Amino acid sequence: MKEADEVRTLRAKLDLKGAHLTKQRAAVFAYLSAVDHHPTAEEVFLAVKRDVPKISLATVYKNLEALVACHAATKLNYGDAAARYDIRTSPHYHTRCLKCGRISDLDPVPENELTQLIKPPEGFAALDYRIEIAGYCKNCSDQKEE
Amino acid sequence: MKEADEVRTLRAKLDLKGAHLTKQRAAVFAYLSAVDHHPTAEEVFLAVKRDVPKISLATVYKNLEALVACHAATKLNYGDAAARYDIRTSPHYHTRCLKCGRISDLDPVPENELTQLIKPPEGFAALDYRIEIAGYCKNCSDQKEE
DNA sequence: ATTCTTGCAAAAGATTTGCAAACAA
DNA sequence: TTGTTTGCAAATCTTTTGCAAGAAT
Repeated sequence: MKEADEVRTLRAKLDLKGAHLTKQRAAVFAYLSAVDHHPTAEEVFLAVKRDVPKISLATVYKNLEALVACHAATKLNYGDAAARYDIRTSPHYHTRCLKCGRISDLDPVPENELTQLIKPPEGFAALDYRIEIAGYCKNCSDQKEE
Repeated sequence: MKEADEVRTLRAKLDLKGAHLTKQRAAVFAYLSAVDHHPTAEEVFLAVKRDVPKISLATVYKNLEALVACHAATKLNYGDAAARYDIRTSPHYHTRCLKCGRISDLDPVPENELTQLIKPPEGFAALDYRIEIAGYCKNCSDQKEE
């Protein structure tokens, strides 16, 4: 999908919630689309500030939540203190490095095999499987702490 | 295992780290053992205060971390803002209710089938699989939000 | 006796909120 | 024009920390 299409899709998703597409919101979305990992709000803030110097951290938070609300992004609360945001909204899973904190994508897992192996108890209405493998990423594997 | 044995086991685990077994620590451990879900530090604090009225929230946090450090409990960061603590230390997985926030245990998943289905990328040193099914628990399924 | 723990208050980090001015539809 | 968003500062929530007094080994 070329960039113009992505923006059109985003605008449509926002429209459904009566939300506007501002310069700040577009910049947050663009950064989330550009990076290959899943940054914290702080990281997004620092990066986006290069394009929109006057943007505030509160605005970044509000925009990240707006993207989540219109299903243009996903919030990842697994793991450490600061939440992370992910531009992908289709089901997929993550690795998390215990040393550097980086969250990356896992190779796809067949949906049906997964739900067959892992079943919720009677009466629990499952909406979302969340899977994370914690460990040491390639870069950190060498210098890992005790 | 009867209660005296549990305390003996706990004491042994603490000893390995040079940690003491105080009245407060025992109460935190006892509460964690007694409940069938996985409470936040705040919940533990409120509950334990009934037995140890002068206990402080900071002490509860310190004790929960001490239990995690000596492998007498596990910390669950999946999901919402406040971490939750789990007396079980062997690998197992959870359900999380999106309405009431309750974290409960999932039926066991065969370890080998799991690692065969879900594999980390080349070079990633996997230490811990974390799996959560988010959805609505039996109690909340009826009155669930839009 | 020595080391660890408690409880308090203050600090820190992440996130949210209230509000008037600015912007998008 | 109307409703949404921005940026700021203050507030909130969870968790951590420093420290003197008290408890466990």
